[in-house]
Amino acid sequence: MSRPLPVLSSSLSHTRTRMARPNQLHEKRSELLPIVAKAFAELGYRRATTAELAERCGVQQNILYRLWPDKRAMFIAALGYVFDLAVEIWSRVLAKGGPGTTAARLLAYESENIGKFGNHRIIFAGLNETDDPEIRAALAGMYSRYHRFVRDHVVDHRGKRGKAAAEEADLIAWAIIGLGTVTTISKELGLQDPSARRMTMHSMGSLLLDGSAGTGRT
Amino acid sequence: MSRPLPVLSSSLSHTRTRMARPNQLHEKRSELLPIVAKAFAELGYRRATTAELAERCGVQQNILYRLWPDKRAMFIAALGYVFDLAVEIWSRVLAKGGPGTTAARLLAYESENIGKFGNHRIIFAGLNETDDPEIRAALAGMYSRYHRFVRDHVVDHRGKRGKAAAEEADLIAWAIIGLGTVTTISKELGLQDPSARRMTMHSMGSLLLDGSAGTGRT
DNA sequence: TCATTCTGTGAGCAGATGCTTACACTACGA
DNA sequence: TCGTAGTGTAAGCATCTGCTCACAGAATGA
Repeated sequence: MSRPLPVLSSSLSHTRTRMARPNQLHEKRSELLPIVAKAFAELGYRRATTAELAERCGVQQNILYRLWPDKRAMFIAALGYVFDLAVEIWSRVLAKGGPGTTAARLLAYESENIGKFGNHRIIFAGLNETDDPEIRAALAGMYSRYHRFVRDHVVDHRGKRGKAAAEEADLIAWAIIGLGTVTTISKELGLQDPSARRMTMHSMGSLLLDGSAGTGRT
Repeated sequence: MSRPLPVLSSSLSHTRTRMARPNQLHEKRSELLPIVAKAFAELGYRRATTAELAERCGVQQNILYRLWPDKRAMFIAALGYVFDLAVEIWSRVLAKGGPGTTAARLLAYESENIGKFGNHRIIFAGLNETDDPEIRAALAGMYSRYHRFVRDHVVDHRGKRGKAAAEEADLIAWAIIGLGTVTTISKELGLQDPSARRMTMHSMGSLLLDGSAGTGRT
């Protein structure tokens, strides 16, 4: 808040009398962000020290502070990156096509691949920093978008219209997110063996999606 | 691991030649543990510094280190305390009796009171320290006990016997834990208004409990 | 009472942490 | 080629962090 984001100098520099070397801050940010995100995911917020982040990026801390005003901004950027990446992956999966609704296919994909990239850990890291209003807001925004994404596929899956159906899809989407969360925790802590985990995700996910009006498969 | 737990000196002291003042470490631990747990819950692992813990307890850091060998042990003790407390509260709720199965009543209670004591945050704190084997193990143990608790009530609720029913209850219990988790997060971040949150917990909880083999109510 | 153990106080220490400054170097537009 | 602005390196700083030490006083059994 105290200093302007470095990226602004890029546009401002066009108004200067004499310019040299158009800055590449944006490119550098894009280059380092995945590394930063991975570090936050692996270490959590506090243990991902600026020294550690810099070392992993192969730069001096200094440089990170030219790309982002402070550590918190690095974390928030990483949070957004992880979400965008997940959406991108899901989009690719859905683009490939296959049997069943998109919701069912996403569920099947997550049953196999949940926690694969380890990026979910950054969310747990965020949940530990909810006292910070900006991190809290970033997290809330991310969850809202995530929920909307899931809900839209639930609506499509169920094929019902109307306000009641929409509200129902809303609840189902939250429950599915919860299912994904607990499955992730289960994997993280080794609480279930992989097949049981897949079974939980698939079986309970199907139950939630198809509801009590479902076909009652075992 | 390097030093013996201070509590041992209590029993050892009986073998000494001359003794004075039987130690009250155990009592002190019991007295301070709730305060320590609250601090961890509010601040997370890293931000709950030993200085902060000591101040909240109204003692010097020194004293905490006589009660537990290190900060990690304080955290693990707090983790156990929070779980025991939750079980105690649930037991009281169930002891009061009421309509429906114990599972349904627990669900109804949690719909209203989830996250009430803020103690769940300590679990998120723990999930950020899963690199530490001891914390990881403590967390896994706690989740296992939690799951067993929920599962037993699910079994009772559904009233089915046999291996297949038991396995089904297993999955349902995990899904319900997930539902509780996401509801907690929702409250933490203000993602839903309270009535929507209650609705999610109750409606999706009922769906999971009664399952697709249920009576097919809407 | 006296010796011994427990309890509390306060200061301190080595290392870590977020962030900054100073400065040399490089690339680019004019 | 010259000057400006972007890029990289190295060191440093105030503060914090987990943990320990030395010591005075209190409580208790003998």
